[in-house]
Amino acid sequence: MSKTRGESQDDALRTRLRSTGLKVTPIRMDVLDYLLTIGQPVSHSDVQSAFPMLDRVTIYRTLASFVKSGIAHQVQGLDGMWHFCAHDPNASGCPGNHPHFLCLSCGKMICLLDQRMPRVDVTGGNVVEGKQFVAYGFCQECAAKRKD
Amino acid sequence: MSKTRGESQDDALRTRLRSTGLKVTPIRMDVLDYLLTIGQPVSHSDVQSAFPMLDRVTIYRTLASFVKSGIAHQVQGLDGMWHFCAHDPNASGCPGNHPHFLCLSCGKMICLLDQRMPRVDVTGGNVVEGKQFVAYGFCQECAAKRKD
DNA sequence: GAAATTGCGCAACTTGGTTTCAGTAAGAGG
DNA sequence: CCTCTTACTGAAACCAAGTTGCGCAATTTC
Repeated sequence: MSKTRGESQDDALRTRLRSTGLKVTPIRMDVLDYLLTIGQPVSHSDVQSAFPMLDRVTIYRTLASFVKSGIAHQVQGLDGMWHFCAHDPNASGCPGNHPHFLCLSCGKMICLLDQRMPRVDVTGGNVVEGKQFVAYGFCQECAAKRKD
Repeated sequence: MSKTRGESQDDALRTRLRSTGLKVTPIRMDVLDYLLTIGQPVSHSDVQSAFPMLDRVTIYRTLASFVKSGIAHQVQGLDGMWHFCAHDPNASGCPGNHPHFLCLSCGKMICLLDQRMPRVDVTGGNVVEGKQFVAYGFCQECAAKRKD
């Protein structure tokens, strides 16, 4: 597919996929490369825009396989859509356990890696498995545009 | 429609609706009564189940009118669906600015009214308009069922 | 009680996401 | 290098959440 990557980058991607038990395919290479390059949670439609030739279902399945194998995590925005983020295995807080910021205007999501997930006291026998914290508003670019 | 409410309750609902500028209709009375009775965020489909004779679109619009007029607030669950909660105008934290708990098994949502919304530092010129905090897991009933 | 306004039901449409199934490519073993 | 098993991929159909447009009916206001 895309020939814009170098040999060493290809090797890194290949190794990363293989280490999780996933088969190495050109599509997975490309999508993983895309996720890592963006570095922020992207929606399915973002991926679709980046790879218009790919089937919708294939993208869904590719992203799902990443999440299942632990290569990526998913967060949901206020728009109701899942956003996927691949993370360097050595990165600090990126198994997904951190707050996110969502731009209401352009839909861009940003991982707030430096922020701790706040704790919460849930009473009455309810068991907490995890939590999701999304701050929303306007990103730098969109905030600037709205001032005009 | 339903004749299960008393006259005084009807009056309270009527006053509440009229005070926000909304027209008083039987449907709005019923749905508002339902929301207030449940007291926790419910999804559109919950309302639909409670009032099967109502048109889907009417329910969407009714709920939207409540949110717009401030009678209710909406939160999104991890299931991607909006949950609506009407609140007593005198209640403490219920304009929606509090964390929520979502049961992954039965989909029930619970307002954590006693918890403060955690603050978050968003850097880089991004403007925060609001935030949403959802803890998820299993509610008391579902947690008990899973132990079996 | 009539006019202007708003709410309601219906149908059609959009979009995110899933399922099924047949064909094809990846990787293990010879 | 070949082939066999396994899995990935693409196409079509499907489902559910949510929205839009329009004619009709109900509520308010005068």
